[in-house]
Amino acid sequence: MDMKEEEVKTENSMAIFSDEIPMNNFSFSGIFDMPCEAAEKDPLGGFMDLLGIRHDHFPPSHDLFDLPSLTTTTTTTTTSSFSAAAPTSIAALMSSSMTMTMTMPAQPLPSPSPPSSTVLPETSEVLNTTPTTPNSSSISSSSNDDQTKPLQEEEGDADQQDQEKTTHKQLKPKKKNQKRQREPRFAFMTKSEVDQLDDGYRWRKYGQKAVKNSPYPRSYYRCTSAGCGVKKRVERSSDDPSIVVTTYEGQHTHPSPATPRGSIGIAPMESGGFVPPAATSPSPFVIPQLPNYQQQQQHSFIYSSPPSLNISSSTTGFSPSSSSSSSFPAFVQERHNYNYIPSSASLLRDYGLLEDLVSTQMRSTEQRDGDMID
DNA sequence: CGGTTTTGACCTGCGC
DNA sequence: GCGCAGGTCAAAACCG
Repeated sequence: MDMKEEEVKTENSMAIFSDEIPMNNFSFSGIFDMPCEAAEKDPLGGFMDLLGIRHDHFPPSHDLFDLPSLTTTTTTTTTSSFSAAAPTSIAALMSSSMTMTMTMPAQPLPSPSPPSSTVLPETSEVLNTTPTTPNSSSISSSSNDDQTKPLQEEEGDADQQDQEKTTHKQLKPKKKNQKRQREPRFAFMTKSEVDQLDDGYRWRKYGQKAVKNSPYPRSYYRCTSAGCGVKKRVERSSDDPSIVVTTYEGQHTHPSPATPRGSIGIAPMESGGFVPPAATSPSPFVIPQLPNYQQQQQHSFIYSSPPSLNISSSTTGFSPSSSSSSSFPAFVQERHNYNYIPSSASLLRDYGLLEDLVSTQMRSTEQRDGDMID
């Protein structure tokens, strides 16, 4: 269906910012992949969706930066290089979610990334090259997967041949020209002894692959909840085996089955977001599926976001023991020691997926903005 | 027995 | 076109 393809072309874009915020012993940066539409119309909105922040929990993005009621436990000096409102909003969001005061430069610093307004179309094309979602129709169908379903149904003939080629396996019909719409992504690094972090959701492992240039395999998980197509990938850093890189993709269409105290509850959002499972949550800020850590885990986060957004931050005196006004700090503070990762860039060399997602921004000079998500 | 993990095969995209 | 690497499928094995 051509229409579908066009939808993919026009509706997708990625917004990425790379942000490393060293905070005493806490490093945080990551990657987000967000729908173009959301990014353009309401960058923060999309971003918030991604983060699982409900719009109705928060003022419009352009107002965010002026949020006066943020609980400030730390003073953060932020040097930001970005353009347009989106980064600003995101920066505000970040500072807000981390309950830090962010000082923004009056003049945006020269950004290695083009302004978001010009980047978005590019990234949109790039994303358009992503493969078709290979979700099996036999399994759950997320909202995004629905997009590909009709296509799969229509291509019976051609795919029958493919299926016949396979022996007993019922391989899923796929349309060659159909580009897969990639779900919003959220990647972060954790310093942990265990690969599987408890983030409140239930995951089923559906695959494991060896990663090039890494002795550690990458595991693929899918949310076990029916109708939820959220996936996550977990791999261990080859450079530092103690670091686990977790990448979430998609949005939950359900509340967290288990929202233990301190864990992050995530619920579906329309554009790649995760929201608190219960409306009773007083806090609008929820970092998507950040794990409910277990003992002996030490974490550092690579926290990313939209491509056109490039924010570098430095923080002093950050104390993870912040207030309940922010889920993220709450999450951060949860009975864990966070090791500062001296240089995220140095850690981003051979992380396979992580490298795809993060390193380009971290390296900042390369112009693989579009590639990094793909 | 139902759910999860393992694992080899298969598919797809991309670079050469 | 080919090979590689990433991603997914699904049967079998495993586990509580």
